[in-house]
Amino acid sequence: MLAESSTSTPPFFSPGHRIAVLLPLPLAGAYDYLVGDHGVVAGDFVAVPLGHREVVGVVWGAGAGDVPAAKLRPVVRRLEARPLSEVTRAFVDWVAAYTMAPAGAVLKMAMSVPAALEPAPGLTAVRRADVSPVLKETPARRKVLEVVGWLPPLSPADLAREAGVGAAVVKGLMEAGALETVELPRPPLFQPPDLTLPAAVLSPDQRRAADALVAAVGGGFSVALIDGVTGSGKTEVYFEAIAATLAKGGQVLVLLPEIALSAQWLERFTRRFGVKPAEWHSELTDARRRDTWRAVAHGEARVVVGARSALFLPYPELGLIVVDEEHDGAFKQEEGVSYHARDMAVVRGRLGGFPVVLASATPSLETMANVQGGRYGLLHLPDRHAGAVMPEMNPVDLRRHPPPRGRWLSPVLVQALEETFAAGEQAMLYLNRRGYAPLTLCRTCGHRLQCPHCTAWLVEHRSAGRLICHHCGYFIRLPKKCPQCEAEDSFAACGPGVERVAEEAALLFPQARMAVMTSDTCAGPHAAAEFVRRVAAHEIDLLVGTQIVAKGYHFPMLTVVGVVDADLGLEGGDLRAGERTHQLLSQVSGRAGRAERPGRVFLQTYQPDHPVMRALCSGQRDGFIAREAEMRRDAGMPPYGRLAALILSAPDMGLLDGFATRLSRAAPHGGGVEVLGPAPAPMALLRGKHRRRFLVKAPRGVNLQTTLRDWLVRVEVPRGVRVQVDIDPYSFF
DNA sequence: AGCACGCCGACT
DNA sequence: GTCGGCGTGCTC
Repeated sequence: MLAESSTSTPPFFSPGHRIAVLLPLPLAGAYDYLVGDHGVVAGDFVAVPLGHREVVGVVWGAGAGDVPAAKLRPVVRRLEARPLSEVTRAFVDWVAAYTMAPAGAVLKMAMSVPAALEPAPGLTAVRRADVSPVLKETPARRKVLEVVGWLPPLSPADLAREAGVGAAVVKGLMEAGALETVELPRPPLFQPPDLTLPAAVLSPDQRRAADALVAAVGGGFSVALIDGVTGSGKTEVYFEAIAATLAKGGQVLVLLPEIALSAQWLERFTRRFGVKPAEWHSELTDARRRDTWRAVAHGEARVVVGARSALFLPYPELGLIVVDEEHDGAFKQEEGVSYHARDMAVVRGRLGGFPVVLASATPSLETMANVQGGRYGLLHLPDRHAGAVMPEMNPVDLRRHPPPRGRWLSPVLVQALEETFAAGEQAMLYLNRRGYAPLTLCRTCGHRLQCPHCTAWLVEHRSAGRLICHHCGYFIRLPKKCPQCEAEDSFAACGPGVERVAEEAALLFPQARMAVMTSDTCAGPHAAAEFVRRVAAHEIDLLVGTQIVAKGYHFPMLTVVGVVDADLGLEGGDLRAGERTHQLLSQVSGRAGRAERPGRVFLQTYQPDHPVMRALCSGQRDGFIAREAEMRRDAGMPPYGRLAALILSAPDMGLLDGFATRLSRAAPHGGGVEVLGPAPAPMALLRGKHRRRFLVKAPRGVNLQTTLRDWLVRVEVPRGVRVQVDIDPYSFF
């Protein structure tokens, strides 16, 4: 029924045969081994000897045979874990080929919890022993033995609680042999979603979109974009596709850009399906991670909501992937294996033969190009649901309405905030800059405090009493004397961060209850959930925050959003600067006035005529996207051309530049391929390593991977230099 | 990724 | 004379 629940039996390899085993290590390929005494199938997890240690890998297929037979060593054992499905294996191979990462490095992401491969130990419970030994009777012991007679086997702790005695009594009885232990199967961690609960009442537009998605479920691979403004009810629409997939026996994966901030999403899911989904993100404890991995592998977890790494869980029956906020840059992994989770979700859907749903209020140009090319379907949700109106957008020209010296809030915005608080409503100030001030310099000599390991200023975090490098985490206390001219107390903080904006707001509105929400003050889902609760309960009047506050929260009493620096992020000539700023600012604007109360948004800018500001203030999103798309097309840039970055890094700058020059001489040309560089990479010095970057631009028809591989084999990489390939790079800083 | 093997400084 | 620093190279 669902394509990924493949019924074909995987290839079997009998004892003595040569097989390829892929190890979760960055080796060039799979290694050959001999099957041991018991035979294995493709996908089996096996422990194999590697040098002096033992490593668990996955049977990838028949051995390649290019290694002398004398070198082959036998598989040590086959693990009990569910074999990795053929689709998952094909996915690992595909991602490796596309990202140019070793397949083992990709497999490692799919084997992120080694402990999950061992069978889950049962629960230890106790019951009355068949033969009761002679033992000293005490009232507590009598009580336990009485209770244990009419209860099912319980854990020792539960039995002690039921009997109202201490744990030592039960322990004593176990040692005396009056109680015996039994292994009970572990109760399931996740309950099946309740499909009998009523769906939300949908508007005609939502109904049409939901019907289209439901019709696609079970019908093989397809991709659909739900394009709808904040509050148009995208979630309710894809919930119906989830329900339909679950009804057909498929598992569902929902990817969110920031799972740590998903408290409200989880609440909505639980209301619709009666149970919590399995969560997958970096905050999970080891035990939770292990149990969740097993539950996914056994098909017990029917719905997983997670960050991009959830894409590599071992689903046996995946039947739908939803990528919410598909435009979000957080889906792009830049470290290690660099991949875009949205694009790889589409690949997994194609390999598994099931639908993929993308959702956004500000779709990426990539996705729009796919819609226009007819590759992705489009489901448009034009209106804010339940009659709420779009917020009123006000550009605030900082040249005409500047804040007082040393302040950052324009009188126009201050007045709006005053009105908001007077009306008993809530406001939000958005500035995508953590800390107090992004730059600290000496007033006497002009020296700027910089990170010794990175090309970056140290950012003052006044609340923490530190200057911190946002790239490597290096920090110092604010020095008394300037390290260059030794002048005392001569430092000046330049520019605002959220802490400084909060300080100004506290001065202007001493009566307002305020909270600062950034990744510093809000680490993990619990802290985020607590912020959300306090704002929703109106314990907060003014929320000051970074990008973190832009995500899909819904606060009915929040009616004013002030963007402190709308121009931030437009500088620097980044390919996606305009697109990204437009997405972020429209997302943060969507926080204003979602219930019956109309919202107002104030964009403080020095460039009110910039296309991004015009698009935001006039609501002409599609015109803006079309214009950006045209510029990209003219420049041969993604999504109309292909782009890859080659990052070279080394502690030794001379060695690095020598290698970069040699690479440059061997650079490919012709066929429309263009190589730019080498240039100092956006972070020319990062964590003590110098970095250089090449950009490779090619027309869509060119195989970038082949081009890059042919180039790289022509130049020997010196020891100590690292070469990283980033296909479809995102961040240029 | 680990882990051993290698070849040069401060200890019993 | 040895213990041990981490550079470099291999693992089917």
